[in-house]
Amino acid sequence: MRLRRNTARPGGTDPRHATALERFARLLAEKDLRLTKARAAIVEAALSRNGHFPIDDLVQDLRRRGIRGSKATVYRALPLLTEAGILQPAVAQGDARRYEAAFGRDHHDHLVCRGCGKVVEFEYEAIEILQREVAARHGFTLEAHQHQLFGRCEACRAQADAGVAPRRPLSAN
Amino acid sequence: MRLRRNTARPGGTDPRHATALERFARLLAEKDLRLTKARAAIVEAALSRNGHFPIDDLVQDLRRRGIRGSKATVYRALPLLTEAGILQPAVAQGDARRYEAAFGRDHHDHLVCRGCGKVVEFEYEAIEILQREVAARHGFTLEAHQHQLFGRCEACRAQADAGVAPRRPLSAN
DNA sequence: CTTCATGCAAAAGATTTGCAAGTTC
DNA sequence: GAACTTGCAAATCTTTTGCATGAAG
Repeated sequence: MRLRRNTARPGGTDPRHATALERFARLLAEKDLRLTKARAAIVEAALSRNGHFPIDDLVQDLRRRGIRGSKATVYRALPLLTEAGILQPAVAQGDARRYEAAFGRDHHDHLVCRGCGKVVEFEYEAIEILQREVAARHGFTLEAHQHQLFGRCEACRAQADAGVAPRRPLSAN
Repeated sequence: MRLRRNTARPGGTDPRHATALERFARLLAEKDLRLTKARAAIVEAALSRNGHFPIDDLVQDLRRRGIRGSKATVYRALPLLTEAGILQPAVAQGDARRYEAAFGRDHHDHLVCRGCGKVVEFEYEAIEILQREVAARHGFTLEAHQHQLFGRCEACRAQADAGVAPRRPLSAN
């Protein structure tokens, strides 16, 4: 559980974005697909987001940036971004489909409180190592992972002990 | 990675189901809700399923068992089953919303091949222990978890090395 | 220029909700 | 009996598709 570095910069010149775009371009080339303005803008928007986000947020982002983003285009691009390892599906407790950046960030997984919905991010190198071991044992190369722990935070436990029913059953971020 | 015990029985007398029902009843009581036939049947159906399943499968199951199951009723019950810790949301790579039993089964997590969609279940005690440690460190009591590893299986890697584009990009179970 | 990508709008699915009628406590 | 549930159908939301028009290589 070490601290997370933060290399993000405001503009569109984030080196992380550039690298991701390259990677994306490579995937597209392999598939005889084109790196269009729209697709590049989607990568940009995706990497600029923090944490989990619903698909529609990307559509809104594009609109805001002047690109007449179309829902359909975003939906069509998502599987490509995922395959390129730039995005990764993420869900926390029944919410609608969400994604999160999977590239250029340190890994971070989630600990979700079932009582109040609070989400804590964590990183644990030892777990990452064991994951690689599991993958290797099955002949897999590990590319990504998703790991969520569900439980009760201290506050919600105290509340329960006091005989009070917890508030919002589920509404994780 | 030990073997999974299998205590499931065909009929409706599975002791696991009985315990789950009790737990469910307790939750309902707390909330001044009623344990109706429909809700009990949904618990039963949910626990009888193996692995991940789409919501509609539960609806079909009810129909099959003679209960004139209604989609709406199932949808309305799902958050309750989740809160009771009987079901748990599960998604593998962009598929539609799915659930899986979270009660009375040994933990099992998934290793998914991004090339061909193959899914391998795994269990790794060491990881479970570390998870508990992470939760404890943040003051959480761990109730459940979801852990998925994504990568490439041996076959798909060989295929890629041979310069062939992999088949179905994503369609994990 | 040929092929692939985009937008729009329509289609398909998935989930939620209103309400009269049926159940549970 | 009163309060909570259910089913159905209609309303919403989300995601996918068809197709004519606009870019990319």
